[in-house]
Amino acid sequence: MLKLSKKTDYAIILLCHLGDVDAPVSAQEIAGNYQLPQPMVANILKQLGAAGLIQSVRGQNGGYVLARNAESISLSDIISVTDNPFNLVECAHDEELCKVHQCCPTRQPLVALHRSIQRFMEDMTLSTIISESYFENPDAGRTHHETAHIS
Amino acid sequence: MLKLSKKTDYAIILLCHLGDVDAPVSAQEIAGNYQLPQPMVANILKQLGAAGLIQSVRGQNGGYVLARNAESISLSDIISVTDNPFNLVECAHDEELCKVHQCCPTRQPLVALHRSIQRFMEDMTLSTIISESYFENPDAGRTHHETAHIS
DNA sequence: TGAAATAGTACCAAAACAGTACTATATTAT
DNA sequence: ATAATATAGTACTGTTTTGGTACTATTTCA
Repeated sequence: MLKLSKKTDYAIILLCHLGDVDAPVSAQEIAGNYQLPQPMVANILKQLGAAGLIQSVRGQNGGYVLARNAESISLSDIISVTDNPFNLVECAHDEELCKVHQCCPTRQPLVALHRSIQRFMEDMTLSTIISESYFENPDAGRTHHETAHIS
Repeated sequence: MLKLSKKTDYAIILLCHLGDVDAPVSAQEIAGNYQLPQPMVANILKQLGAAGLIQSVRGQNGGYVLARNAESISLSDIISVTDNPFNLVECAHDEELCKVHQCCPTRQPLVALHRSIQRFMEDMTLSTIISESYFENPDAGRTHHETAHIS
């Protein structure tokens, strides 16, 4: 249906929060802060930790911090953890059924769209997301970042 | 999961076929030609017909033809028929939960991505898809169309 | 030693997807 | 006329994905 999963949606929120704080933040704290289901937040943080995007601090007063700086974490990195590997259409790398007849009409244009989205997601870093997130007014927050990769 | 449904995938194939032929083409004919499940093809054609993208010719020797020329049918038109209305994230037009706290970090960047994809799909016409579909070799088929809207 | 936190799974209900089936109606060829 | 072929409309179903929960174990600090 061409939409992001809630997991991805939440993951971005969590990472943005971690990107703003230095001390470890617990799952409970974030869940309460954004009114998200606590067990889900905990699960997503576990996954992000396992993927190496964030580091965990166990024990009391523990929590999570970013494992790298926000500039080096891309939207693509996040999505590849919380969603399945990005494939606009399966046959994009399959080519089985397609080759039966002359040529599958969908391949070329959809692969182009796929690459366009992929590139956008790779160029969109967590730091960009954070810096843009503080402007409620669309005009107030407009920087060179926002339109950098929109054709 | 950020992927297109099979229905959309098939719809593009069907429309490309119709764009290449003048006489009405039946669901059976297309299904056989591309080895797609016949009932599904029939259903999708019905939907495309109801949406006004194609015209139906009933009775023996009947089938479907494009209702407008291929230049005026966009990928966005197709997807809006075969997928739910395109929404990268629900809250893109909701803003309820988001406003509880300062500002939802996801809105700005995801809306930007949304618009980028939307624009690509609006600019990508069926005629472009058809003209690109006949080149198996990525280099051979490269025209100004292919990279027109990739940032 | 107990409270608070992560680690690792395993589980479940609801929704979406992919595909099928059935009845009715229209058109054409014979 | 009527049989064949086609669309029209709609309802149904099994499977997968999604969104969310639960439970046990382990680590750390007060």
